[in-house]
Amino acid sequence: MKNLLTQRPRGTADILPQESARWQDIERTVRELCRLYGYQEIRTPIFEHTELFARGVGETTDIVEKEMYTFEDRGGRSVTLRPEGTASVVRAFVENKLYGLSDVVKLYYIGPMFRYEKPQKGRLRQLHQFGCEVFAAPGPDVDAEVIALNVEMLTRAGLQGVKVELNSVGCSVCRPQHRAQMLAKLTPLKDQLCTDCQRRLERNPMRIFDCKNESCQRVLAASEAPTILQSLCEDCQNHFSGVQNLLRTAGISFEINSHLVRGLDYYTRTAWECVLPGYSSVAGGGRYNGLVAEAGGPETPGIGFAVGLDRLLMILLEQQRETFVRAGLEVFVAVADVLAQGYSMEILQELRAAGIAADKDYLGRGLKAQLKSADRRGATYTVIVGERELANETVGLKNLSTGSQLELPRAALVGYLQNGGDKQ
RNA sequence: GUGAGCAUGGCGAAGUGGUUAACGCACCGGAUUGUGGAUCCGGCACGCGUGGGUUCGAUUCCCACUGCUCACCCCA
Repeated sequence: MKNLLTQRPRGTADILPQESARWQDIERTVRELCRLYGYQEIRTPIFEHTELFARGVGETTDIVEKEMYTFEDRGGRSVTLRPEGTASVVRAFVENKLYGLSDVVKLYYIGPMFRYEKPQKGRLRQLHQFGCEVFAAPGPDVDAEVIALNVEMLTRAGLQGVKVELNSVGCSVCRPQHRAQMLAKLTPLKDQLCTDCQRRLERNPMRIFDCKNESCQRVLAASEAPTILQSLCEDCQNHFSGVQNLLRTAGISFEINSHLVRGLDYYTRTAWECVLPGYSSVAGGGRYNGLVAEAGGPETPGIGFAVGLDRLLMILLEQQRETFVRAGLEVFVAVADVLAQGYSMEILQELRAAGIAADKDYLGRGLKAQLKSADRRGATYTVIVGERELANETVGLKNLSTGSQLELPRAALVGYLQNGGDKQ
């Protein structure tokens, strides 16, 4: 039945007219919010050199190990469809030397990302994210503001019941120490861990905290390996408590989750996720103080987050919290007689020129069918023109909700509608 | 990558080893010639994902393939 011509690629979605209105609505909301918070949009390419993601996101992450859409272009270069936004923004920040423009740079982006995964509910191969990045601001005040923006964005979109989970994953000073402690405690128990965690132990032991496997968590508890929170250096501790205090001041509620480890390697210090009971996370972010330098720029702190828009829209739909009402057609012009065909065209153009959304029937159907169509389109009024109206230079104007109809001079139509129609 | 479930008209959905594959929604047309939303009447799958097999006969049984969905992993 379905062949390659009539079947979209796996894990992609068509956003049909009814849906696209919801997308536009949410995009409008986030753009306005970013304006209020002083962020400006950046648009980066949808694909980059593979090396950027491999190094930026982290060689040991799931994204890089098995989820990238990588291919060779005709010039033999390896390129990859971006799996997330931060690496590209950092690259653009460095390449365009935005660090020279001002002390702090606040950017946002909206667009598609690609991950080669097995699709399921709320998970696509082409997903859409909205994200923010702030460069060159090291203090906890920025962390708190960015988290506040993250929450505010979800709230404004209409989401209810959002919870913030917060953690600190340390820095280049305390993380190596923590890693060493974990290795010391867990290596003797290695064979009791699941195969995934055995690998994690070698490559990124901290992520064992993230394992959902109960037996691994038992082994972890028995090993008395410290959480990263327990191993933070003094600077990281101060930063973390600063973030918490400012969040409290801002009235943002959160929960400390010492097992929260984000799946991307570049995070330092603050890490958080926005979750809803019953769903996987809708947004997540963190600080990345080493990434800009890693990408070849000057030592510059950074912090950012991303929101999964597909998930957000999906949850909104399930929560039925949307108040968005689509603006429909205002006037449908019905032709009662073929002689009035040209006359109707003139009227249609007049209406549109006056900023009134107007449409007509294109199938040469009877008046009855045209009225039916006007009704289905949700038109407020139907303008009816036929032989009579043509001869008298008038139009019939029918209000579709009240059913009342009157005859107007054609020259009076636009003014009448602009003045509120029969509601005036 | 692992596991499970499902595949019937535009959508939802019944169904049986054998005459014309229910029903609902949507859509189209009609109920006196220029009037919608209600009602009534009529129309709308030569076909039941694809390819094989079993059988006198398969949409219904078996196999393979493909696709979709859900879960795990991980994440947005």
